[in-house]
Amino acid sequence: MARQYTLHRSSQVHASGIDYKTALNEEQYAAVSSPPGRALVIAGAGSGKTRTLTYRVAWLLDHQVDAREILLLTFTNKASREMVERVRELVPHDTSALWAGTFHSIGSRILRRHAEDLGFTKSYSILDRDDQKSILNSVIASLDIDTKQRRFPKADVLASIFSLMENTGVALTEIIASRYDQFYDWLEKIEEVRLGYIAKKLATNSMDFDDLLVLTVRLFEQQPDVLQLYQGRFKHVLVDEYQDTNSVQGRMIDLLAGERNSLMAVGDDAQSIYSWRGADMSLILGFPLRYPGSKVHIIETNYRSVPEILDLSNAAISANRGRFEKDLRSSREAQGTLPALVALPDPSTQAAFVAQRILELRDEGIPLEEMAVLYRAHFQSLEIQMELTVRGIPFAITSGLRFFEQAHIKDVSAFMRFVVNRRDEISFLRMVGLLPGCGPGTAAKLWAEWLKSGWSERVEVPPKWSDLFLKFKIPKKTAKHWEQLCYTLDELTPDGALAHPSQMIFSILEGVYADYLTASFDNAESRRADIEQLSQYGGNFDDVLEFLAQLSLMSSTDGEPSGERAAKDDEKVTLSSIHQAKGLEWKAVFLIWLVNGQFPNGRILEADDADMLEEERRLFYVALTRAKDELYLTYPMMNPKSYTGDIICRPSQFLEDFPAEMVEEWNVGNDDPWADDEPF
DNA sequence: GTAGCGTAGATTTTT
DNA sequence: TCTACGCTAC
Repeated sequence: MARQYTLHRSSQVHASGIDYKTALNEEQYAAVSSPPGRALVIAGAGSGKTRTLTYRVAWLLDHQVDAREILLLTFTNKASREMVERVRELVPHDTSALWAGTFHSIGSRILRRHAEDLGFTKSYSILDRDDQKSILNSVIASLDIDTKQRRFPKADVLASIFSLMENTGVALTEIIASRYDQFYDWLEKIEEVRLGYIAKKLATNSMDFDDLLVLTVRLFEQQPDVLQLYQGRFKHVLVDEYQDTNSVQGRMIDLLAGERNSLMAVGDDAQSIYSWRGADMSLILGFPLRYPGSKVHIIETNYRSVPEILDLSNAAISANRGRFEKDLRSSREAQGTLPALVALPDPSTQAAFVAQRILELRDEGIPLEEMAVLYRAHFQSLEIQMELTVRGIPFAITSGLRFFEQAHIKDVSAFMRFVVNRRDEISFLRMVGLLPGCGPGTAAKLWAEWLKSGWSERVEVPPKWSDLFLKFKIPKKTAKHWEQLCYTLDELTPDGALAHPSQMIFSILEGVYADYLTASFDNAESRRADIEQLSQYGGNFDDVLEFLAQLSLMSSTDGEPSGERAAKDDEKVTLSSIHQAKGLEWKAVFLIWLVNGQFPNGRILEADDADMLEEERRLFYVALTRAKDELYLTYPMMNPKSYTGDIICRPSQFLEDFPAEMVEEWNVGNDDPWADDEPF
């Protein structure tokens, strides 16, 4: 009898040795192996989006694409770091010539090389929100606006308005009319401030975050030869989180892709949650139209969540209208237990429930780092933090406080920024303002004297700072400290050259800043430790420009130096806002404060805007899809400390978007007669 | 002009 | 809870 035998042809062997067909599912493989051209990959939650993108890079390298021809654009620094790391693990190729980073960091890299074409120098400073506010305040002051009679928008609000304008390309009038109606009468003055702000940025050789995108696009549009340079190099452009790109970023991608280059955009329209920052979903929804002949790949197999959780997520998002139809299927077995819906009397009981359940789950074998508590806004985590602290449960929180935005970090970098960019007024004022007896008035006078010296504009290496500065008029009280400052600055530029970043930080700390710390803060010690850590981090850089750019573009949540770093090995529960939880996953997830006015957010309910509510629902969807095995939806029935006076809470309307049978309602009893008492 | 103090006001999400 | 601002005393 003849024996039936099938011969399997060995898959093609690549330099990396990866067998793509085995490593990927069919949907993923189709995207990864797609021929050069335009492709949109719609990758649902938990479907291996990062895997697809990293394997695509590996695939390209395996198919004779030079690493330097690849550009990988991501939304966060963390994402880009992780992807590059994974590619490195995957392939033997040298990937150092590959460009990977956020839109902002890639923009700054390009602008650094061509700054002169736009009226800047390559040592331009990058402004964060705080710096923007200082500039705006000084512009407002110089414009002689009567802010007493009618309320003029605060610098913070103005920054948001201008930013929205830049990122969406919508005219100022329209933005004011639609979102800041109460300032409509100020329109002309606001425009004046805006022009003043732009002028000031140019004068001080500084760019804000938006400029990094806007000016890159302008550079490309005004200088075809520059555009050609980059189009010619980046034959393969890959974009992560495409659903969160805004119109400027979209334009930047279009320009880089040009007529010929390959473009692969990966995203999930259902997870677009950054429209408040200008993200424009129509970019991903309209991709097939904007790139005729493009291929759309849909990846619908979810490897993360059990079917019970995935079904709930699918049901929750289906209330939204503007989206690609897709049907996420779980690859996992049904568990038989449903997500829990837990109503609790008040916020502190909610916290108690979460804490207790965390301990029980740990006893059941789920480690703490596989659990997360998610919420709409950071302040909603307060009771949880207290409760976890009381019970001694360790937790890690990615709070709003960012390492690089803390005052002492910014103080130190002001010194560096000034010696690098001698037109940086903000940094100068900040630096001299640290000296005792030197307030805004004296600082401004010193700046004027500095401008008069002419050295701020001259390109050649300055002589010793001390030679220049010691001639300035200084109040008696400040004289000694001023002298000390001068010698410190001399140390930053030995022989006219820029010192090494960590050396600079050390000089600043020892020269002037240590005294200031002890005099100004009761936690001077820990701040000092932060600065020492910063100095250590500076060791990774030779170039001060590069170091300062990194500082400005990075947030602490990216996992770089943060005070708690040492204790990282400890097992910890994660507390996170939903926005920051995007892309992450845990075995057990608690989603708290599911109350109308909290989530969905009150302002959004007030605005009564269907699109905004849909985005809020996508946020809800993102939260649900973080959970692998266990999901707890909780809400308090009363909120005695409510600012709005709504003491009785209405459960979130999102809970009505799915049938009640998809969750199991838990009735939480109380066996502690003292539980209702206020803590002491 | 500066520094220290008290009060009012506000609390979404981040490169 | 924290921060931004205005007032007052040096």
